Amino acid sequence: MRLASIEGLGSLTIGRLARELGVSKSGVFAHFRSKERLQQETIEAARGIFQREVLTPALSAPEGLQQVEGLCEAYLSYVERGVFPGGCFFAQLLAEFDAQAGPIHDQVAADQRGWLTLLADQIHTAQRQDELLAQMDPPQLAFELYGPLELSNYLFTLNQDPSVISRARNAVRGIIARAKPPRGGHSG
Amino acid sequence: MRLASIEGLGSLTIGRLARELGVSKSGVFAHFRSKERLQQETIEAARGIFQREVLTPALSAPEGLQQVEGLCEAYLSYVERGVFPGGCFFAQLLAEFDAQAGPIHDQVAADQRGWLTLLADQIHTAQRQDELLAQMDPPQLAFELYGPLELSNYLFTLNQDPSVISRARNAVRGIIARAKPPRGGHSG
DNA sequence: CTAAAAATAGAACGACCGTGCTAACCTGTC
DNA sequence: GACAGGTTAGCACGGTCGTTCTATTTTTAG
Repeated sequence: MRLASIEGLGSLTIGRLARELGVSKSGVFAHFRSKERLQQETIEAARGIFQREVLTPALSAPEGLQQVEGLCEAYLSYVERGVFPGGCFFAQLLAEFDAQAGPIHDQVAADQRGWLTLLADQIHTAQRQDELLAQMDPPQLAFELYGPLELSNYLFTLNQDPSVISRARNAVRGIIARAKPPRGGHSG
Repeated sequence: MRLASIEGLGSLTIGRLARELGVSKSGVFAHFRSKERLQQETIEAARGIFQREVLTPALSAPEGLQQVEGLCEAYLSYVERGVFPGGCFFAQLLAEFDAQAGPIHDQVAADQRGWLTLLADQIHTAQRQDELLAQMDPPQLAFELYGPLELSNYLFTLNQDPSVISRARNAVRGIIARAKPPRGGHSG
């Protein structure tokens, strides 16, 4: 996972992994029986990490607005902490396989749909709970929240500059603030 | 450039290019004299395309707000038209080399800095011309505009779904609208 | 028309790739 | 103590990689 997040899943080869681990190619090969399975199982493992580091913490918050904020903050924290040394594993996968037809492309597409749907669903719930304006379009709002998250992942990985995480937090806060219904006091 | 935008610059090899072109490896090699030069000159060529397709059209607009809008729209149009079949060449480069030290990483970092600086400078100019609120932080605003651009590039390449371009246009429009000073009439 | 230059091809080298064999080991259970 | 299952190693095969050589062809210049 570490290697794939840095150099791409295409660079995760049996020979390369064997060298990295200091074992023979056969030793690695016997565990996965093909390069495709090695890559597939690596994706599976990364999915587990993402679940543990992002989804589970965020989904423990109450549904609605708090979960929307929780998902954004959990993602930013996961990027900031450098859970994968090459940045978000699935952002890497998205950029690597967005234009390459095949099973991995389809999985990436499904993952992205799932992530955006999760955000949109929680936005919809927040609207029903009067935490967000009903006039906002949930998929549009989900897209707008996802933008700074994804961008900060690439830029943070590029420069190790923690200020881009702050910029993303500002952006997310602003988007949510403007989608909130006005509450009694002075407008802002 | 086409091959690199789809499969990554790492997949742009002398042998692969020779096979793709139906010529011998030596034939390709003689033109570039090394794999690194092939990749370097490919980046140079892509820079020319980006200049022609995005920067030049956008920079023909008057400085300030119109150029900010022009840069965003030019980028979205460039993604939408599929100038590179694998999506924006430099977004591909960013994701591929963000975690790999070396000369390409440094060029990518400089390019990103340049792009964000260009946006921030035009935002600053727009502020001086009272087209945008002076209280906004130009680098923060540039980051917020860049988010939907970058995200739409990856998602459009992934799904060929033109609706993500619309979402990005909506996002950009909203960000700019909220950064504008109120003008006489009814607010909205 | 000729001579220099550029482009292309072909073969070879060592390195790495995935994969299939065979053989050794290590760790259990009966 | 034997026997099975899982783990590792070593070797070989055909393929691709970048690169270096040597020809050969095509283009250009004078």
